[in-house]
Amino acid sequence: MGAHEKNKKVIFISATIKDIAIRCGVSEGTVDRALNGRDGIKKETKERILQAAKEMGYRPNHLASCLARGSSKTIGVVCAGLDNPFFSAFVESIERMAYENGYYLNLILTHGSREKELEGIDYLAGRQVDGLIIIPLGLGEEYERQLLNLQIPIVTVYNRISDKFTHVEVDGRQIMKNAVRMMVEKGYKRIAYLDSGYERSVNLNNNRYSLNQRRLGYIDGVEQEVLGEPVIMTNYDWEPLERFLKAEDGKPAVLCPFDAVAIRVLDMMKQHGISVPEQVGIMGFDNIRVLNSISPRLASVDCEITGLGRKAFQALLQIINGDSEVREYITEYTIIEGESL
Amino acid sequence: MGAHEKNKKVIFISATIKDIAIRCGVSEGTVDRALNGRDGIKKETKERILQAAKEMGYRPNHLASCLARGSSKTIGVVCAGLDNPFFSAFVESIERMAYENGYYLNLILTHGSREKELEGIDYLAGRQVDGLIIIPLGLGEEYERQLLNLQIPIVTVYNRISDKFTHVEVDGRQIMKNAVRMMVEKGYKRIAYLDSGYERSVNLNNNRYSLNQRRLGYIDGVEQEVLGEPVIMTNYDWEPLERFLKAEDGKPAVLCPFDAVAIRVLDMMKQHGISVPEQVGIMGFDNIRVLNSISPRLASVDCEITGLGRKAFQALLQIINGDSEVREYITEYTIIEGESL
DNA sequence: TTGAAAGCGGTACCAA
DNA sequence: TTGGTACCGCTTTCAA
Repeated sequence: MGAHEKNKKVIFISATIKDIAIRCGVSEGTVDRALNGRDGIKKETKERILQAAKEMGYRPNHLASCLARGSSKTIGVVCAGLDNPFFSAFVESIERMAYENGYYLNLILTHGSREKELEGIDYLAGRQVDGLIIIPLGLGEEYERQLLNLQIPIVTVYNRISDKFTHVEVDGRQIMKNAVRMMVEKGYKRIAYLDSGYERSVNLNNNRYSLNQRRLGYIDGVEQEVLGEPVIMTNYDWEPLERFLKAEDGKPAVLCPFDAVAIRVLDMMKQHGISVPEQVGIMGFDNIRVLNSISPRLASVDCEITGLGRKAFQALLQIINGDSEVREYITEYTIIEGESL
Repeated sequence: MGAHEKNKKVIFISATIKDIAIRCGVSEGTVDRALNGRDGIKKETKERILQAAKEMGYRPNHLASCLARGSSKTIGVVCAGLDNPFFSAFVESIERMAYENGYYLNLILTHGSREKELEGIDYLAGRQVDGLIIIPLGLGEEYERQLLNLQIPIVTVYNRISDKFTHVEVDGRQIMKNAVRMMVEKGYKRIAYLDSGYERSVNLNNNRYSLNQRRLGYIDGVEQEVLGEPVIMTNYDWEPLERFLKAEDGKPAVLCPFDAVAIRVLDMMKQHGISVPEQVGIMGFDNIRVLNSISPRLASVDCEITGLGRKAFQALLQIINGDSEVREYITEYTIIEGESL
């Protein structure tokens, strides 16, 4: 223990196992046995060492122990950002699971950039994380190969890459189809879909499996309910939306791939003096918490993000513990009818 | 490179510097020079090594390099949770700064538990993080000593611990005082303060420096504007709130220590058919993004969370780079008048 | 320009 | 029950 000279700056370093060993007149191995509760050590020796460790303010160096053991008890989480409450709830639930299981989190935010995603993943692999939970932006064979090369347990969430990776999602396609049916049952005759974010995703050539599934579900629903041609908008322009509303051939509604879009649509309606749900129905997806504070209460789909995060972590843990089977999990959901339909 | 036997499980391990050295018939030191752009190496040798590294799929082991260098290029971030959009925006801005400066993030969520906070900090110290950014729950001499013992650069945010730590905050006291003045100028005669979360914080004996400052600012303001006794409520009971509203001796308003409270109050008003701002004014704090989607647009205080995160990171970097001066930073803010006053 | 070797702090195995 | 020691993969210094 003590002050080491380094670059002319004095840096204090915590006591090491060797320091303790010297002070107690035992070997490093013995100190290790005491500190880490391994057996084959006399009670008194152990107590003496523990006491010394405490006095010297010993703090284990995880880097060193990880290096020696080849496992870091850390998992890497990669997602786009935390601004979307869905992501933050997701990360939070994983953090909680990890903590409960003695793991820690290394978080990488990609801000929608595939390049940063790969860099981040590479970095995490280099940090010897025991596993990776990714909401992937990337896709394609090259990307798949890169991930596979890592030789690290990986669980993908939401955006599926291929059947080579254990995957967790909600069945967006089925859900959207059901949503359309429900809306029709509630009397809506025309349903538009506002697929905001889709174009950007296409431009960046990002993985949009999940977006696609939801969109396909909408199309499935429209077909099944014989509503005519799907009406898909991709931005917040008021004109086309207004045209759609004014068409006067049956009660209209707008279905959205996630809540942020629905909130924005609701706001547009308010600004143009269109009342919800009297003049138009709106439905979102994810049931983010803030919906509880907005009137009218938006219809949405509760995917139990916490459960989804838990599932993802459990699946990862299973792989880490040696299960080499690739599995796909579909998590539960509940449709929230709210007051906007 | 290759497969090592370990616990009867075959684990593939990426090529190491030694593997490359052997394959190229050079020493490990030379490989290091090539890989890390150090000088004193012939161009051809370098190219040959780089080529081999690529072919062998070399991926540096950060743990090992951190251990050897004694620095991890990682900073630890400790905060309560991500459910509050304020926190998630804060973490996100730090992540961004970190990334731009070649650092990575180790995130610990405390979920309001002081115990978990200490555990987390200890863990991060053990991971040899280069520095810590904390929104502390802890307080007191014992806690201060524990942090100091870490001998790690630390920046506290929002909740101040003592003058021993570099600290970043917005001046909640001054801001709240100004807010009260502004409200009075807008014609409000009676202003209540809904200090939700305060009692819980007292019970857990958590650091509530920031909450206190805001509350004190409110009291300062009430005194300065001669509004009589401060009216402080600590939960969402409707009765006392209703009594306050009905007192009929001047236009009432409710000031809240953060937006989540203001949103909730707005919702209560809506449910009881009280119109905002006609019958009561409401003001929050933090200007979280979702306010843009809620009507009426709540008055709030924009603390530029991003700037706050940036400042915190810069301050930390300065300490990491050897500045031993303790500094305190007050960041900018803007009062958003919104439509709720 | 390169090689050799001694660390970094812990872990794990074998011998005593 | 203990000690001794060879790693883990990378960095750094000193010599050649």
